[in-house]
Amino acid sequence: MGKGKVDIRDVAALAGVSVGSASRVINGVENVSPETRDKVERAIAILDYRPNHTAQALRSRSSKTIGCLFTDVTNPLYARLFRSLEERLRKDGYMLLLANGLNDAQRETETLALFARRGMDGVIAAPGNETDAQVLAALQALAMPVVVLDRDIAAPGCDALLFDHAAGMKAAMAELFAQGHQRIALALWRASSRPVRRRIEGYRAAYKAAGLRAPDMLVQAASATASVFADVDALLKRADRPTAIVAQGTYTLGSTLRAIEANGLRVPQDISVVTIGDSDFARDHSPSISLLNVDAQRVAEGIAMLLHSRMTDPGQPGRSERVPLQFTDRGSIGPAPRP
Amino acid sequence: MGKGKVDIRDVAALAGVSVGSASRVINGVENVSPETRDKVERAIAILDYRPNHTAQALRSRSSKTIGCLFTDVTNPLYARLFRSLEERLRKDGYMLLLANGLNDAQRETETLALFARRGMDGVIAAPGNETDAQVLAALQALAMPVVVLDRDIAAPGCDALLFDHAAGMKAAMAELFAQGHQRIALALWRASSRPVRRRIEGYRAAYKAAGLRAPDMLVQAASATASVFADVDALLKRADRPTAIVAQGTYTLGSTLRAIEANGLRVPQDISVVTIGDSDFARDHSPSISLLNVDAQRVAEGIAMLLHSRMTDPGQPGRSERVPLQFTDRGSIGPAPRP
DNA sequence: CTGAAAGCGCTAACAG
DNA sequence: CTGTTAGCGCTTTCAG
Repeated sequence: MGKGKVDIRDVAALAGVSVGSASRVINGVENVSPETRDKVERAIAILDYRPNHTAQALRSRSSKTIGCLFTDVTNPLYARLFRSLEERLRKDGYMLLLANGLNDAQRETETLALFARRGMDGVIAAPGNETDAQVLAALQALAMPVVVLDRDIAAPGCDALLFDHAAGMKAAMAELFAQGHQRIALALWRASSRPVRRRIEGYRAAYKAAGLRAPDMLVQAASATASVFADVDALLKRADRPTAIVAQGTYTLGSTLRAIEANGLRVPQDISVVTIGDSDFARDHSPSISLLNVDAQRVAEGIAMLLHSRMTDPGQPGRSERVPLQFTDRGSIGPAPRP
Repeated sequence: MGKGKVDIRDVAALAGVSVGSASRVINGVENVSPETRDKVERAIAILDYRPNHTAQALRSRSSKTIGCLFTDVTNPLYARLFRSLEERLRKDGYMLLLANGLNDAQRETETLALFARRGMDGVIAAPGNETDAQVLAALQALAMPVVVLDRDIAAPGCDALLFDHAAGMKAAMAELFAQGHQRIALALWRASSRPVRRRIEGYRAAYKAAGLRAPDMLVQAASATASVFADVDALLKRADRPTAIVAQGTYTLGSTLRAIEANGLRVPQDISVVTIGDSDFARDHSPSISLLNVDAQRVAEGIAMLLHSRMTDPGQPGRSERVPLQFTDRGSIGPAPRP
């Protein structure tokens, strides 16, 4: 038979009950007699009835949909997060609307407004720009629960899930210090985004905590996809070249490794390497590159918790949840070479 | 003022017109006098009115939403496609619901049913399994336009957008033949998915078309993320080792390059390399690896076209659109070495 | 060109 | 526990 032609009234009629009772059964409400439930369920089965989600959403004021605004799904981190989020939220009956912000404030503002118009039950946002007034205003204007993802945005009533970059960085540095490394380079890109800022902070804090002076070995690529080959190459040609290097992101890591190779150095005998972020390329490398990254499932769990908590108590003050960065040793680090 | 509190009746009241007229203005219907339009627009601006999308969807039977069922967004190809699709469909006012199939037939079936219940205006599906009866049935059962993405699924009334793997493969092979290569290896993974099948077909067809016998140089990894190091290594140690190799996917390419390196061979002097798929790692490699891949924008354009075409004429027979694989020479191929 | 009225399909009061 | 009824906010006939 045709699609969507059968509605709740047909079900009620066939079951010989009122639409109200049919609705109760469909929604698993408590106060329904077993017989009624049975009759309705039978009718549903016979008619192959599927509730119209749009009508449910309009009437119940709940779309069972979460809007995700990520900078770019093409970034493996967001792709992994999305997958975990979908997995987690699907359990609660939610589906996800996904939109890329692409570092375009206007686009992000529009997207947030659309989420509002579409009555999302919640919004998860990682805008590219943390300070754009329009974006901040759009975020504030949202009436539904909002979780800001790893951005330093203090919007009253907004919850945030933050990655603990600094602590992760310090942990990785501690590993390297323990192996006798003192000249550790850090390669990432030039941006004022929270991840970059926090990692540099952690890097410096680690030196300070170790009672050492941070060397002048910070390399910042022009963009996330730019090469740091030249800068790292120059670093490696110095007399006091680094004995270890921490590289954030696939491109940075790739060009770092090429520079190492070009200088005839071996990993980890001559230089230790740690990467931050996604593991695809890093894991497949030889040797496999030790890694600092975030557990997507844990992030999803944290977001689900924040969302749920605010749904049940909308008035509570903004919370922020922290997820650690995990260090995985995979054989690309070794003792610092003797001078 | 509060969110969503102002509705179309408030607008109509303030504008001094009927709800019907307000609606006409909102929807840009033709037959509206300039004055009415003006009054309504003014009222909208004053009240900061935003139409409730859910109510619009229920009444107009159009959700302005497209459901995407991809195998896994973590796959860079799908991530890129999603981005292009969002970009393209956003122009027409659509937002995208994204779900990962994860090669789980039941999950895919459920997702398609949910798309139906939620009244998607269209569905774009790339199921992991092309032959699962449940999935096929769920696909057929959809009342809205469906575009199957690069899968050999012949569902009556379903349109398909297919990548022309075989032709692309032949083009790449032609490049290699032209440089004198005769022993060309192909490394990919073991799967019966359309992409893998078609590429092997193209590989064999290219040899046939060149009047050559295909050598026994087909390497199939256990999975897309498994290493082909051992197999390629063995191949390279043969007296009649390949002078060129085509590798599909980042992992396959990575382990192929390592095997080449381990055998002391240089690219492209000793061996030429072509990769298929995403370019992230390949582009950053030294030398940059020549590539065979699909233009995501073109794919998005094709899908939008198929969707639009079927929306305007639902009765038309199933169509399939082909998108070529483009070959990009980037310096990892050279003349076949003299024996 | 505009207003009035009738729902889209469903849930949530509210009586009973 | 169940039936009845009133809408959710909007679009779309249908008259005028």
